[in-house]
Amino acid sequence: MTKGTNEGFQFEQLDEETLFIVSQTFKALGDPTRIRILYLLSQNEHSVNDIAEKLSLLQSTVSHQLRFLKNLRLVKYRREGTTLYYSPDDNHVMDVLQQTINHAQHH
Amino acid sequence: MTKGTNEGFQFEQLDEETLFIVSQTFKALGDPTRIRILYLLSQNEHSVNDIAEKLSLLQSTVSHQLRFLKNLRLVKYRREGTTLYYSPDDNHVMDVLQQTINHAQHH
DNA sequence: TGAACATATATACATATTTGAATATATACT
DNA sequence: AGTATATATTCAAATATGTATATATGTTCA
Repeated sequence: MTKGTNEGFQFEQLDEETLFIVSQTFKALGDPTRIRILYLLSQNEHSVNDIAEKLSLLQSTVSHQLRFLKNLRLVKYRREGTTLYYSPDDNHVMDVLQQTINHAQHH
Repeated sequence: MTKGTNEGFQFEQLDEETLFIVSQTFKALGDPTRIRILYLLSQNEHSVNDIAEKLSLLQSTVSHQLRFLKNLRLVKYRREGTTLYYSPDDNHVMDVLQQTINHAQHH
């Protein structure tokens, strides 16, 4: 609560940190390229080049977006030689994505 | 399917329309101002001026964002004289928002 | 060590988004 | 009609975002 005195019912306000996390999370899901990447990863782990090939994107673009997703801990990777295999790292967000895809598809 | 011949397992691709709807939906939730508005509306219907006051926003800003949300059918309104009372109009999206807020708050 | 490969980063640029100020529209009331 | 109130719209400015090109970093293996 930011105000010292309240009269009657007081609406709950979202604190700054929650607001930031939530908006960042949705921002991550608010771009078609990142959705395609996450959706692909939801089916199987993929290397950066694999993603670029399958989705017809530049390697640079994929790497860029993966960094974005990695910063939010939405994806993780394991290394095998020079290759990085990316996979989802946040079940809740993947659930939300899948739910919303289903919702959109069933009109 | 973009390629003519496939070997082995084929990943499902998201069709353009689904991709558009899903990304638009998340884009709507990807802005702190719109989250605050939706969160306020989730607790009770509010007029434009009420929203502006409670969230310390300009009337113009609120109206802009409400139009955005209205276009996506995330909010609706009822009129009472010259006053428009806005409220949520998409249970699924409100669920997703609430879920993600909870998730963010519980660390 | 150096070549080959996979990934990451930097820069630049175009586009999209958000906000704010001013103005317009709509409704109610006298 | 005119006035007051609530909301919407228009337009400009600042900011954020996404992508392409080029370059750099890092890893493996001969």
